[in-house]
Amino acid sequence: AYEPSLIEEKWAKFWVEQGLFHVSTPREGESVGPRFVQLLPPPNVTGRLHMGHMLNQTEMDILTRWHRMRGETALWLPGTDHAGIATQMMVERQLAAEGGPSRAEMGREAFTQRVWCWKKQYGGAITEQMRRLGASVDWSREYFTMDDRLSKAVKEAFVRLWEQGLIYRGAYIVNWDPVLGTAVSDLEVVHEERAGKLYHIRYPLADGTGSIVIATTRPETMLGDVAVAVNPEDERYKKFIGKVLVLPLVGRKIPVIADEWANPEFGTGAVKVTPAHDPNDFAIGQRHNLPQLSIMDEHAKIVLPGTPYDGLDRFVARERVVEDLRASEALVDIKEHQYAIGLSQRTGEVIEPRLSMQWFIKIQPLADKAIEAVDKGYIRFTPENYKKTYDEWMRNIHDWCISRQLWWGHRIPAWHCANCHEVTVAREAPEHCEHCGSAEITQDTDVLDTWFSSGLLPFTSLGWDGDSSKPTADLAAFYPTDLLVTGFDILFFWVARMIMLGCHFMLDVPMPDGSDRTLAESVPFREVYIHGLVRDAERQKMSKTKGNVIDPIEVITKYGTDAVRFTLASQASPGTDIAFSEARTEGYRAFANKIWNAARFVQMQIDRAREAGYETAITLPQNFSEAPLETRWIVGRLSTVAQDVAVALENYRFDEAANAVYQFFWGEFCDWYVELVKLRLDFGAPKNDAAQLTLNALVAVFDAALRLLSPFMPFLTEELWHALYAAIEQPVPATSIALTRFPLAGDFLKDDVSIAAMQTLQELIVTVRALRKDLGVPEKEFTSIRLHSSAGIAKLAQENADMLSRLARVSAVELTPETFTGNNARATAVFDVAVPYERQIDVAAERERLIREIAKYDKGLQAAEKQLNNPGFVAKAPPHLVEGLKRQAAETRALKEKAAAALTSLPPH
RNA sequence: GGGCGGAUAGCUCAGUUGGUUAGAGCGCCUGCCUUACAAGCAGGAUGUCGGGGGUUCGAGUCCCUCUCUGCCCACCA
Repeated sequence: AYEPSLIEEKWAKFWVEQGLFHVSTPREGESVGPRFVQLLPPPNVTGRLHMGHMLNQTEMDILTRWHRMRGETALWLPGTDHAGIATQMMVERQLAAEGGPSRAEMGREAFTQRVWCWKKQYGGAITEQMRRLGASVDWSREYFTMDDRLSKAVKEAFVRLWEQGLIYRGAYIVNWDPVLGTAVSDLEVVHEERAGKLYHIRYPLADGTGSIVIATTRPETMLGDVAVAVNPEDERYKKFIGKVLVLPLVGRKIPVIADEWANPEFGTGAVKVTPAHDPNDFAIGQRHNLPQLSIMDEHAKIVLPGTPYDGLDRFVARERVVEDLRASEALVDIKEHQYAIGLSQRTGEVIEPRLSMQWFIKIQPLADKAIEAVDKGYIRFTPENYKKTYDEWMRNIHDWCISRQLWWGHRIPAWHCANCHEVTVAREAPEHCEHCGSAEITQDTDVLDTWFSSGLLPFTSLGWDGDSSKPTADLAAFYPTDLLVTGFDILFFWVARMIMLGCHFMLDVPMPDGSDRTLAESVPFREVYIHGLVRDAERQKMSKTKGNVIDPIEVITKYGTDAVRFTLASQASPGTDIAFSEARTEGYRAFANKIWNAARFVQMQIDRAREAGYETAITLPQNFSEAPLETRWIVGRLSTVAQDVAVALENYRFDEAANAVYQFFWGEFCDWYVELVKLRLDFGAPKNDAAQLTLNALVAVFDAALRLLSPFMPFLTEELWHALYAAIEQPVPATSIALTRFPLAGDFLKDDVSIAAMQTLQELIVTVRALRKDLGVPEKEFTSIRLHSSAGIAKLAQENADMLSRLARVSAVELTPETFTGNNARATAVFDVAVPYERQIDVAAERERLIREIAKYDKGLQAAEKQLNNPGFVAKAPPHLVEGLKRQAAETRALKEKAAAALTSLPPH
């Protein structure tokens, strides 16, 4: 049996060592011709390969190999992402596990050194895993997002945006992760429905004439309240506007203000205003010029020296505040309240809206172009509905907070002046403040959001250097890339950002001929294919907590890469998730085994031929016009399948493509062609021309089949292809099957007459087999058949008696002019076939079978007649349909009558 | 609160712009070691296409509605 582990490693290594998938940079003026360029969604350098990667890379690889085999310049750019937060967390955990110094104790310099060490030592793990998948990427172009070259490009991009006024720095409310101690973007916050409480708290008027009750979900933030807002239209509160309240527990005097934001329907209609701890309150504060009072530090501990709350964690403080409010009778009520809470995607910690100094990208100008690019069809989404999702998001976009209070990442190229407190943004570390000339400047300590650098990849990976006078050679040749294949989970994180940044930066880079670049030519990719999620066999999302995660490397080890790739491909169609079950993979391992054994069969025939003195130095391609029927048939099928696969792949129907080659190879090549070929391969003396011709054809068809399969199963086909050429003692036409031509429909003779003839023979054979099975006749007692049919079919059957003999196991065909029925006969639309056989059969079973058959015909007949009796159908339906239905109804009627006759001829039970 | 998707055989899924009697793989049943392959060969069974209504000569496919079920987005205290 086939043992994938024995060959896969060998070829994976071979492909990399030979640099087989390397695409060189064209010289100036040199055309690359048709090209297919893809950027690999870079896995995190800390990552381990998961099923999502494998699906993504399998799809990309199938397409890349296919395009390459069509003679296109197929460039697939690999790389890894430095993944700021994830990597920093991982190394911190490692330090903790070792009992070493903490990050803070080490200091920035030593810590980042440590991360680099980690990266050098382990960072290649995921790309090593990729090699096992057979991903035909250009390894010579592998990048890491913190490489010097890319870091320089990131800096360049930042400085430009700054110069263009598209980056600003300011104190705003951001999503703060108190565990990591950094800001995160809106996208990095996940919302979760929680059962919480709505606290009603009474704030008395300073003049003692009354009070207002406010409602809040976060009572601890009252410590930072600076006002209470009511809706100006709210009759209940009109009289309070402008008055002063005394903040309970704190005693601070705060005004009652009127603001539209206060919703009379919600809570009590009065809302406390805490500008430093809530985005809405922040906005209110801006409108009313209120002070911003921060009451928490970067770990969400209360900072209010001299109060009992100082130093308390926010949740502890909440309880304490509620307790104290209750004691002072300010607490009016606590209501159950369902609300959505923001959690940090990374740590799961409750996000604290926090006022802090951050860097932002003014996103609207970028979004406008990104919207236009998709609107005008410069970028197309598959499935199409993602266009709408994209559009919705893009049209409701907020400025992007790009600064992170981390150490691992691209440090922001900005320097702060201790003297004038102005900022100097520069490509190279400046000596002096550009505003006051002071030398007392220090670099900003923040790093950039990881997605900022990955958003630049479509052009930075191709060597973009910010030069606005001409593109680099790679950019000129390979930008825009053709396709991006990715999961929907990073549609906004990554895809949308690439579109915005690509359209923005590349618009400034002229075309290779010096002309201005249009928006259509600035897009980072022309198409986006978004695939589904790989789920477990029960359709559950894979997750560590559920413990249902399938490790691709494990299943690869068990079943072989080709089988796993095929499993994924066979289920991959736009808009559908994949339920990954090992049972299915077992099936495709069997398929690989089938291919392996078919190759053994071919090999054996070549060996036999050689021993018998036949020609085995077979040259390819072969001409099939003189070949026997079955060869002309299989070659015609090859043509059709080649076409079907091409159409399927054009439309990202990996499932259809995979199923087409599977069905062809197993259901037609193995089940029929190989069996029929056995009839011809008689290498006796004197020399048998048919045998020679068939051997040549067998080799040629098998060669084509391997090429057809190779994008899906690169390892196995590579092995067998080399072995095939060795067997026929021919030099391989290329270093690898991956560099040969993919079969095209036009490569093969498509002889419709032979195809139809084969179909009839197949039908006859299947009918005879079923008849024998139904009758329960042992093979040796069933050696001849009677056939009633048209002269053409009769002739076909006689001419191909050897096929019938071999595949239907009957040696004699007796032709009869009469139609017949009976329990030893079967009827199809074009022939009746019977076996002269008198032994007692299972009458009851036969009766049941006939009744079922008649019922089936009846159902069909009724449906057909209903339509034919409908004047509307006859009048309005296309004539060919009406004719077809009439013909079919007649056939069905005839078949039904025969079955009915057979039923009455059954002996009574 | 907004938006998107799914419901077809026991399971996982296909089913083009509506068009003849709805398919595949796995599983299931039966018989076979037929010298490439038992990870195999041959044969077989299996569906009120989620419910209801509508458009049409014709609906799994288009429209409405209901039920169930995923997912994404969201600054209402």
